[in-house]
This record gives sequence, C-alpha cells and structure tokens, in this order.
Amino acid sequence: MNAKKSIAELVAKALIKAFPEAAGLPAVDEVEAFLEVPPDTAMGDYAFPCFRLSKPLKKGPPVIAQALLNAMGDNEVATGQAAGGYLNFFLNRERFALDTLALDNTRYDLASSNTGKTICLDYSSINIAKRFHIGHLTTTMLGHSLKRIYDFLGYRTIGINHLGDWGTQFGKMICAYKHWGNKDEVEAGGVDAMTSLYVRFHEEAEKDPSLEEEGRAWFKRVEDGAEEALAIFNWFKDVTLKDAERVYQKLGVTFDYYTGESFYNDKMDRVVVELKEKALLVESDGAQVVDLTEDNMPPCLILKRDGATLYTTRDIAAALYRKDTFDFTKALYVVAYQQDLHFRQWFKVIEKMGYPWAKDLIHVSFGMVSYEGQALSTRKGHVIYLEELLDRAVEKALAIIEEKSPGLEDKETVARQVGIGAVVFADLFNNRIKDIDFWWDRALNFDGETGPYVQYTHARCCSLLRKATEAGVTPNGSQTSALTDDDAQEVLRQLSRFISAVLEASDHYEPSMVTRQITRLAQAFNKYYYEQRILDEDMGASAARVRLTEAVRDTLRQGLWLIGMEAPERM
RNA sequence: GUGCCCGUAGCUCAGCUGGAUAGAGUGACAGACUCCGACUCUGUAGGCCGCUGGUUCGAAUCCAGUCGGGCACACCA
Repeated sequence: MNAKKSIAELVAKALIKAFPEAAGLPAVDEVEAFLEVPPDTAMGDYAFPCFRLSKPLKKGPPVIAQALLNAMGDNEVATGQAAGGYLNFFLNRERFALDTLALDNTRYDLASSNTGKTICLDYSSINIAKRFHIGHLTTTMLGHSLKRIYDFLGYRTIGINHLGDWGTQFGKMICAYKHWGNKDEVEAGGVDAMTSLYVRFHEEAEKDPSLEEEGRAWFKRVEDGAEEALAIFNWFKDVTLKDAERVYQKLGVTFDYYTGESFYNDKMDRVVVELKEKALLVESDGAQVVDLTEDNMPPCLILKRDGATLYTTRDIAAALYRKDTFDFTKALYVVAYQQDLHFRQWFKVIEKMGYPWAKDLIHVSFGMVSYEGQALSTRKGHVIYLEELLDRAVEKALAIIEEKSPGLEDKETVARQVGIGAVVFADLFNNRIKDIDFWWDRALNFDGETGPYVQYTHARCCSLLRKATEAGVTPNGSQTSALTDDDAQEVLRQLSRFISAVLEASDHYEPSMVTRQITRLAQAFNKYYYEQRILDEDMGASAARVRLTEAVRDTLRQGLWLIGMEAPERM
C-alpha cells in the first residue's frame, strides 16, 4: 500500500475516535483526496488541512488538528505534528524506502484495467510534396509520446499519419510535371524538386491563366481514378514518404497506418447520405452545411457549391471509419490550436448525428511555432527544416563528446541519441499550449533543464552500477537505515511519484508532466550523488544505495522512453 | 465585431482537484574537482502572480469585468 493511502486510513480512524458523536465525517477516500504535500519538506511529507472540518465540528482548525494527533497515537507509518490548522505527517523513513524500492516503475501494474481499450492517435499528418519543418515537430513528438504513454498503461494504440494527400494543388503539380518536369529530377531532388514544380506552376499561371483550369482537370482525373494521373499522384506520394521516412527514422517515430485523406475518397457518400437522412443538412448560399447557431458556432460546411467535399467531410468520414474499424475508447487529434474551431464544429456534427462517442473525440491542441519572432513562411524562406535542426544538434553533441569524452566508443551513435534527444526533450518540456519562438542558441542549449542533463544522469547511474559490479556489490535495498538521510529521501520521493506523473500525463494529454518528473528525479539524484558517498566500505549500506541508483536508472530510462528519447549508457 | 487560448523573477517557463514564507532553469555575481563521470553541485541577487472587483476561513489558482498578446470566424487544408 502506498504511503498516502496509509496516512488517509490513520486520519479516518483518528477522526472517528476523536469525534465519535459527529456525523458526516469524511471517509478514507475523501481524506486521501484532502491530503496534500506541504510546501517545504521540513514541514512533513503529507499534511491534512483541518479547515473544512471547522464548521461541522464547531471547533477551530488547530483544536481539531491537536485532537486528531492525540487520537492517532503511535504507529509505524508516520509521526504526526500539529501545526496551526494542519496535521503534518513525517513518514517513517525506513519504511518509505522499503515501500518505494519495492515499486517497479518500468511496468504499470494495473494494466489489466485498460486492456481491451483502444486509443486512436492522429499525429504528424504531413502534406504531400512539402518538406518537414520545425512546425511539424510538436505534432509528431507529442503524438508519438502519447502513444507510448498509452501503450505503457496497457491500452491498444493505433497511430495514424493522416496524410494531406488530397486537393487541387496535386492536380496543379501533375500539370507542372507534365509541362516542365522529368522523372530523374524528381527522383533525385525529392520533395524539393516537387516544390520547385509547384512554384513554377504559379509563376506560369500568372502569364497563362488557362493552366489553372488544366490543373483542376488533372485533379479531377485523380479523383476519378484515371490511370496516368493516379500513377503520377501515387509516385509523388511515395517520393514524399521516402523523404519523410528519413526524418521519422532519426526521431524514432513510427505509425501503424498512413491512411491519408485520399483513403476516404470513397467513404464520404455515407456521410452526406446520413446527414441528409437525419435532416441535418441545409442549403446555404448554394452549399450544403450543418447549422450550428444553437451551439454558438458558424455553420459547418459539408459540400461546396459545386458539390465537392471539404476536408471537414473527410474528417467526419475518417472518424466514422475509425469507430467502425477500431472501436476506439478515445480518438486523439494532435493538431495545432489554429484548428480549434474546425474540430469543435465537426465533433458537434458527430454529436448531432446521434453518436454518443462524440465525447471521445479529443482535439489535443498545441501552440504555434515562430522563428525569431516571425511567422514561419516557406515562401519567404523564413523556415527551419527539421532535418537541418536535427543534424546541427547531432553535430553539436558530437563536438562536446570529442571534447569531454574523446575515448568513447561509437561516438556517432551517442551523438545522435543526445543531439536528437535535446530537441525532443525541449519540445516536450513545457505545456503543449505554449507557443514556441525558435532561436538557434536556445534550441542547441544542452545545459540546465535539458535532455542531455537527464541522459547524463542516467549515464552516471549506469557508470556507478558498473563500478558496483566491479566492487562485488549487488543491489539490495534491505538495509534501509542507509537511506534515511534527506537527500536519499528526496530521491525516493521523486521515484514514488513517477507512475502518478504518467497517469496525469495521460489524463491531460500532456507528456510534459513526465518530462518534468524525470527532470526532478535527475536533479534529486545529482544532489544525492554529491552529498553522499554511494560506494564505500560498508557493504550492506552500499548495496542499499546501489539499489536506489538502480531504481533511478530504470525510472529515468523508462521516462525517457515515454517521451520518445533514448538513454545511452555512456556519453 | 464575435468566439477560443495565453498574461507568474531580465529571459524561458513550473505551480496537481483553491490551502501554510510563490518555485525551477537560464543570464549576472560568488564558490566546489588529489575523491563513485564537473554535460555536475552549492550560495547571492532578482517577483503589486497584467489590472479592478467578487466568492471563500483561505485565491497565482474559481467567477465577473478590464487591459495587453495570439489564433479563428463558409466553399483552402
């Protein structure tokens, strides 16, 4: 049983003993919810605030705290101390050490409660013929991390890269390719070559407006499945994905499906038919919309005046398809907050269609990326490509390794783990809603609360464990008297909070809660390392401190994994 | 104009369902390696928690208003 629960039981019992006449005293669960952590560990490990009992018991909070303390008596869990309106608890340190080291932070014990539940995650969702830039990093890493977090908690997860592979612009690109492109150039140049074709199209279309019509015609042919058009379109897609795959590999990101917008081309009739049947579709300015005035939102467009579908239509079709196919418990859409209204609109349409699972559709929104204070703009060249960022981070990591650990084996691999880790960590350190203004010096900072800091701490633990093995010390936490000092207790405290941090992260769709927790753990361990000698003559005490080190290493590695980072054993 | 989001140390940000003197990193200054990895650790300075009112025993946290910033607001995605 965890410490908090044990204390809640103590308090609940003491309440009944101290106030036998009183009615409506809080039960154990309620007491547990009231328990809080004092602002300073010198005040105790947990505190029970007595203020809200003041009115029903008709006594002052300090009087209640004292009465509870008297009723509680001695016990092996914790000692109490009345402080104003609070009853503070100091845990029995040896027992806390024993309990905490018995936890396994690399597994989630209650996994069975989530088995059979499925989470669909829609993330990264890149556009065909466009290069990966820093604006795509957050959706990719946030989604990837959430997927790992839900996996850890025992869910079945479905990662979907909902490719932006539909729209007139692809007709224009095919048109440009037919006029001025050639196969070898595109094969060699990849996405860049396709982008040039697109730019060329717009230049030429200024002079010759008939090209616009030609472009639309090409897209129509793709829609209708005409052989040549479809072949070129699919080839563009392959080339883009091959480019993107290089970046995904560097980041260690994978997907279960690459079903993009085009995948739903033949699944949209159902949406339109169903909306008509349910009398939700109304005509407005020639277009077909779902009216949302009573929900205080602008109408949701389903069909354009020319009868063509929109991406909202495809999102609805995709949601229906995913519900049918995966029967998800929740479907997460990891998309920037710009599209807030769009999601609120079509989620509402699903609700109006009568699907109770509309409440399970979650827009996991996040902040925008700018570069040195200005909006990103591919057209103006004001952009940082993701691959360049990753490569420069790896380069810098390699330079630091050359300087500080020239003898390290396989420097390139470690530099990759550290450099990319720094970028990923920084992306998942703050609350996702925060905007990010990109500056090179910030992005390449490896000091302080950064990925390399946590990785370094992990490597330091590994090193210590190697030394322990050489010295013949086997990790063994039984001599808990060696772990009662303030620094060890702080490490234990941070270890004990890991799983709840992961649960909070999943509740709030906020991996930064994991990032923050492992950072606090690393800070606590580094302080401990400096203040206390881990390996010394006392074998029993060393074994206990080595066991603590092992738990820290395992937890850091697990936490790094959950946010999509690797944990090198040496760096 | 309407809706949503944000506003906490010079800078970047934490602050869990309201709770005890508001925290960290960074930058500045001052320190710590004959000792388990100094990508580390310790200390000092730095804050009308945008502003005003309200609810409460208690508000950075909840409510209303206000100012400042971002985003969105029909045939693009």
